[in-house]
Amino acid sequence: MFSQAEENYLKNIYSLQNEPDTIVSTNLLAEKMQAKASSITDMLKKLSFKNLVDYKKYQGVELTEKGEEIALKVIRNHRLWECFLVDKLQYNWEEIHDIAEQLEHVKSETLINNLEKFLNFPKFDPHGDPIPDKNGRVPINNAICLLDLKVGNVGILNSVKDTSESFLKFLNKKNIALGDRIKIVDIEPYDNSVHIETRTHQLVLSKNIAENLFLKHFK
Amino acid sequence: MFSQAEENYLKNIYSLQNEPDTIVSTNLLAEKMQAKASSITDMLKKLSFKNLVDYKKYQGVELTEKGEEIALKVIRNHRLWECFLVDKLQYNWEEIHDIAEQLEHVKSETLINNLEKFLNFPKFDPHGDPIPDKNGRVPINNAICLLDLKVGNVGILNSVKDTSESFLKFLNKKNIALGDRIKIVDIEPYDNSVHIETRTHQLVLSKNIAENLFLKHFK
DNA sequence: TTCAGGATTTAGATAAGTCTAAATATTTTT
DNA sequence: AAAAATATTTAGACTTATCTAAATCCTGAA
Repeated sequence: MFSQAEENYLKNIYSLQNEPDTIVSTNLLAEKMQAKASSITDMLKKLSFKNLVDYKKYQGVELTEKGEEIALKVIRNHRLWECFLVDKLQYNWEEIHDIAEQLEHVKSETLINNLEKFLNFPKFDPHGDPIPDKNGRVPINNAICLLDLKVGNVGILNSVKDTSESFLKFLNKKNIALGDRIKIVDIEPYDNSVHIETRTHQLVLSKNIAENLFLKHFK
Repeated sequence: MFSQAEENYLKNIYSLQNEPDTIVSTNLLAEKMQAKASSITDMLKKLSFKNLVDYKKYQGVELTEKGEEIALKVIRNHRLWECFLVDKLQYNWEEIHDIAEQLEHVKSETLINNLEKFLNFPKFDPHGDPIPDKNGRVPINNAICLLDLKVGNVGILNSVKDTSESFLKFLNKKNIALGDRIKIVDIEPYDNSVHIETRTHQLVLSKNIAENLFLKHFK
């Protein structure tokens, strides 16, 4: 068994190493985990000793097969619990992150599979993120980032990358939700801001916002 | 907020101090918590400093009002999660203790109240134990221990005190479940063993077993 | 009423996970 | 290619919760 701290490191390394063109450096992980670089170094040594990561001093870190397996289990737990909180306990999508961060570490041979069955085997969580199956296979969704679309493209909002309360509250305020039809009206090359149109309104999104939104079925 | 360790101490002190004629001594707690007496002393000092317990060296410990409030919250969490596991995820009553021990420590302002609503405000958990409400009020059930009944008494099995997997598996094997009608056929004064009869069979229970069974509606 | 044995506490150690500050390695700039 | 800036690691400290071993307190039996 692994500690919550270890599981959190693996989860965060997984998330970073799946960003395009990213090598997971000490400082990058430190920023993501809101911890000091020295703490990161210590833990990487420990995870390396346990063969959960490949780590060479000064050269960044990568998950081993075993490490990725564990990371995927934690992510699976997290996302299934998020489904539970929204589908069964009527939470909104911006309220669930912190609770799921705790629930994801509950240890049991059977619990998460029973929960998955109870929820009817959902494939995506309330933020549109794919839920790994019990063998660690991750559904693909082919969603494309708003930033990578062209003027005139139209699609359905499929998922959000940032799942923090503050970002999701911003989307709520702007009346943007998963499933909304979105059209790219204009792109401002100067600052990469994107002018969009939904069924009900138009608005301009900064690059910072746009890079966290992913569309599907665009044309 | 309190650590899991602190919550576990408060929960166990609560449970012991509600046994009749029991003062909660260091060694008693140590045995209950499977820890060394010196560890108990350390933690009692800490809890005392935080005004969660009244503790004077060599004289045992009692919860303060604040300490009891927290203990009851943890117990409420534990028992509601047990209901969830049995009612929604189809677990058996002997499988849920360890999972609930983890879930009971999840911190959230809203989670447990939403769960309680989802479960339709159950008053008792799958072992027949009362679930404190959000204000810490504990339903009473007036069940009486098998050991305190007389030959000829009849009642319905209402709750079990020992909720360990091994004890519950024993009851399963003997075909005894909550709700069963039980009649006291004979009591052996020599060893306090109790001869009982259910609708389907008769058997003899040692004192050790009998003291963990509680009946209701006896006559 | 003393003293032996049991109960409890103290002292000091350990492990996990974090931090600060200092040292060292790497990368970038000139 | 040396100096400056940045990134990373090391060293040492701290906190929480635990332990072992030794010291101390309490109580009941002689």
